[in-house]
Amino acid sequence: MENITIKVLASRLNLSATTISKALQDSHEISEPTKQRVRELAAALNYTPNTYARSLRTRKSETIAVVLPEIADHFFALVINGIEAVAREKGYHVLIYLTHEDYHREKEILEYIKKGRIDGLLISVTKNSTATEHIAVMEQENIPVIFFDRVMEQMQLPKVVTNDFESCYLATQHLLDCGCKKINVCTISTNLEISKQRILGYQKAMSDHNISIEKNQVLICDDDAQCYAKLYNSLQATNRPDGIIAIVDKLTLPIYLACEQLNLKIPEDLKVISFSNNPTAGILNPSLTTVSQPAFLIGQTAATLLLNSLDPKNNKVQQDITVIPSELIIRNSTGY
Amino acid sequence: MENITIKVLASRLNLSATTISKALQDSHEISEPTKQRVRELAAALNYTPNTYARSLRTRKSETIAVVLPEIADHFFALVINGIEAVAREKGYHVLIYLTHEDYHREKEILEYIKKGRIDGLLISVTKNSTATEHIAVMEQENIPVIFFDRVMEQMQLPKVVTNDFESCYLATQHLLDCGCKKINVCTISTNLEISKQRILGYQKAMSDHNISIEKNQVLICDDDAQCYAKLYNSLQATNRPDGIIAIVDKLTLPIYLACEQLNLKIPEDLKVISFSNNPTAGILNPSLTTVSQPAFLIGQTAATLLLNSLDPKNNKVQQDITVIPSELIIRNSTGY
DNA sequence: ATTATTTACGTTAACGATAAAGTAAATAAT
DNA sequence: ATTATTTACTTTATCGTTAACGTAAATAAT
Repeated sequence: MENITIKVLASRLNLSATTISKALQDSHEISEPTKQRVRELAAALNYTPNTYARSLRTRKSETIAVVLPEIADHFFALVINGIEAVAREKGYHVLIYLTHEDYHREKEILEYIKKGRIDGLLISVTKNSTATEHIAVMEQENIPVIFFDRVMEQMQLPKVVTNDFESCYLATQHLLDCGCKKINVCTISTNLEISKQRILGYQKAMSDHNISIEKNQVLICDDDAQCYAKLYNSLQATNRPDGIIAIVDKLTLPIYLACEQLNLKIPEDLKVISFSNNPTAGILNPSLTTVSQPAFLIGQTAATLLLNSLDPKNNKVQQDITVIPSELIIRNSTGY
Repeated sequence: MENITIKVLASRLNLSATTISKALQDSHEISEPTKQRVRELAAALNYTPNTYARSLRTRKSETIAVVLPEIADHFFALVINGIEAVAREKGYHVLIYLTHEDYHREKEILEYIKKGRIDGLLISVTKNSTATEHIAVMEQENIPVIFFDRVMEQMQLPKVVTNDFESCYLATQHLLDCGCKKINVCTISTNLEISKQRILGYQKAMSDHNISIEKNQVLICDDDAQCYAKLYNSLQATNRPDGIIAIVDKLTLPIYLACEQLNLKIPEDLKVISFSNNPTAGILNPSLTTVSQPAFLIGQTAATLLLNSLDPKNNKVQQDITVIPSELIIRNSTGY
């Protein structure tokens, strides 16, 4: 079957290729009757422009990339939903790359996509990302970058985040209100800005209540394999906490499992709050009090910012931070 | 900053563009010393080939598309994980498109990507997809298509699925073994092949035990808004079931919520099994017996089949069905 | 010693589109 | 009536790469 290109349309209509191109772009340079004829033939022959030829010429690909640690996590899945919704509406395509928390992989991916393939990048870095050069490279290639959730605060780029400090402050406050005397916090990293902010919020709430914190009350589960054991140990100790905050969703499961194993009752023996967007939070045993992050909105916002910055009409690059607040949803894991 | 193209390398090294191209592709036509020089300069100038120029010429994009109903669903998220893993390993890029169960959108998406943009397509159709033309179009454009999970059985294309019939047979069997007398099944569609197969498995198990099924024992929750109400009604009826099978994960939540509302105890009053990959199944109240689908493996397998079919070395197009079995994981929602 | 083959490149054209610049005819301005 | 402008196109060049074909020199074959 013959490949339908702009040239085929041109020769069939006795017009030049350029005229076809302009007609299909509804250029004012082309008369209405001609546009009609072109559109009709294009439809009849089921013509679709060749993406690559167009992108080569225009240096635009109408494609953005999303680089993020994980997709099998409700938070990130919802973010992608938000991104995809905006992208589709504006006619953009979305490439997905997963880092699986591997900084080296993140670097590789950016190297891999920097040239020509994408018009813009949305990224949530790995918990091990400290260097910034691999992201700076994107700027050199004139590819706008926007951070979401896991940002690199030292980079002067737009960021879309939730109110990490404040929401963890409120979570801690809630545990204290529920009568907790000793609250631990459990994180996957001390490097990530979101972790730092959430831990700071926790610390501030504690100090505002004149409660001192020991070092080991911030439990660092940066190694998946040892995470359960660490939690188990901290919960079986004689000086175990009576409240715990998991600053990411994936820590919920080991906490619940450890409690079951240790015969600790939630919320009687231990009150639990997780940063989580998992819809099953409400039917856990017991139902889980969560800090619910505006994941969809974060995705939508980040994508909108990016696509706006790609639109030549509004080229004002905003380097500011957009903060979208999280919501504390109180359920049974922190009392009744 | 000057754009580093193959021509720049050529002029700096006093070679032709073609030689550079061949050298970078490690062609046997180029001498080793020349290759060295080319590679060194390319590295020094941080040269990356322009994707679009290359794709235009070679008619390959090293990009595949994944079209699926939803991403905020652990099953699909894991499938994507599997796909992405294989794609990265083989140097392919992955575009994601979400249909949100909208057939019209699915059609639009395929129209949108059919020309040149992708080398192959992995698709899991919406619950409303019955027409096949939009997928047949892909074949006309010589884009290989592979179905995963939600297949169109009437199309002669490779499919990767789990053992839907059998696993639902076994789930039903398990409920019967646990003493259930009246088992309902709850589905999101009667159109989807996976639904049909699962329901058939259920029906076969029932008839093998000489238990007749009334029509309303197959509950069709094809409308999200009415799903909860439908489930609630069926569970409050005097002739309510004592066992229920949810053939997709998203039905778990309304079932649990309805039981809570109606004060029905799981598993005493109602035994529940869901097709689910949600890791929280183990910490639900009570923990949920699941048919756990090999989601990651399905993704991996589908991607591997697709990428193999794109490799000119093995152009044998396999049109067969690959079946990867699910696993019944017994937990507390079906007894102890 | 002559011809055939291989090696290591180069030249030209093309992938399919669009940008930039050009042009003939029609219309408007003076 | 002459010049300026607008309309509706066309011509040419180019995006960056690679396929197809060409070729001079070196090597091998006869």
